[in-house]
Amino acid sequence: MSQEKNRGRSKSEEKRRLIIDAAGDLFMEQGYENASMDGIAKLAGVSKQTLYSHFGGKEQLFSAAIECKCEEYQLDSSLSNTDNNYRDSLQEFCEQLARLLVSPEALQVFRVCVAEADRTEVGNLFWQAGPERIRNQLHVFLNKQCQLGNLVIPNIDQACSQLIAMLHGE
Amino acid sequence: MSQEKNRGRSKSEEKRRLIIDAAGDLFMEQGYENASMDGIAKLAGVSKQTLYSHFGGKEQLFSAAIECKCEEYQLDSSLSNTDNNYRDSLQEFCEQLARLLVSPEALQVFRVCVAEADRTEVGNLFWQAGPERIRNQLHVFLNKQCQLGNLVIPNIDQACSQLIAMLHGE
DNA sequence: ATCAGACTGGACTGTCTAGTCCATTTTAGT
DNA sequence: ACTAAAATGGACTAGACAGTCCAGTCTGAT
Repeated sequence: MSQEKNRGRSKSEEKRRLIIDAAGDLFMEQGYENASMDGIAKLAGVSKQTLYSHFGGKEQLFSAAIECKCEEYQLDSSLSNTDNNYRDSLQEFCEQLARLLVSPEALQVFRVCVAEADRTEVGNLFWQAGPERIRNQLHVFLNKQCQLGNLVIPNIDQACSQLIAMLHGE
Repeated sequence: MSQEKNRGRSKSEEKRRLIIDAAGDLFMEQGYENASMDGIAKLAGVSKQTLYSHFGGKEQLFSAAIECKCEEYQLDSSLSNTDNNYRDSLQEFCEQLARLLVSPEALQVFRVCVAEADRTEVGNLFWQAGPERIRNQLHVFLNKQCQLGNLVIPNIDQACSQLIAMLHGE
């Protein structure tokens, strides 16, 4: 049937991007229910058929769009940078995260995901691709600093929670 | 036409409650879009007509249901109690709020409201009837304690934010 | 030139739902 | 008992939307 995903620069890859982008925009703007497949197809400048042949249906398209958004908003990991002073790394991490947490776009992704959280698997998908991954970065970093003797933290999990909560609050 | 809203204990009042309760349950369980007026009418044990004569339409019913939920979850204000030691009052407030913040029902209200936040006025409605009111209680309390000399807080707004953020985090 | 797979566009089906209409029944105040 | 408001229930309209189907076009590889 379908060969293993078009070699190099086939037409498909182009359309796929167009569709995901359009879907991302519309889903974020109108939510899952209110965004129609016709609307997405139109915005992407693509026929409805193409939508359905690239992604199987609305839910799958939605998942793909969310996954993509989460990657977009990933922090470039200042925490894995070992050159800097650990304080600098940590501060940069905090600043990046704080910026992310108040950015209207990221907030919108959050909203839409929360809305669909218990009707589909999107809740888990989003959580793992987004917040969970960031929290892990922080956890690994703090752990390393403790082993290096730079920090003394009795309960690292708790420390992660507290730091992130503080950034939320601000 | 309609006299000024049934005096005392008319049938209407009963139905109104049935409807609001059913609407609350269904909206919270399925979200705004997925809950149908037919479904609500059925669950309330009431005809669809009655729905439409009590509330004008779906949006208005939704607003009414949200407002009602917010009242349900209001903290009984331990902060206005001046008998206790202020530390006790504050601690009780924190415990109540922490309990509220992790209760599945309240979380559900939050979800559904966030989902609809920028399609309707429900966002504001919820915010004012819920989080904003609680925050105000805290603000007033801290202010009073400062004037009494029990506490010294340079920036009360910030203190409110931090305390609430901490409770969220936990 | 031929052929296959990607794409198009538009028609079509089936389903769901908000909201309306209306004839009939129930309820409550006088 | 009489009356008017409140409620019922079921049929109906009108629009939206997911998903399918299909006839035909475009494009690139052989």
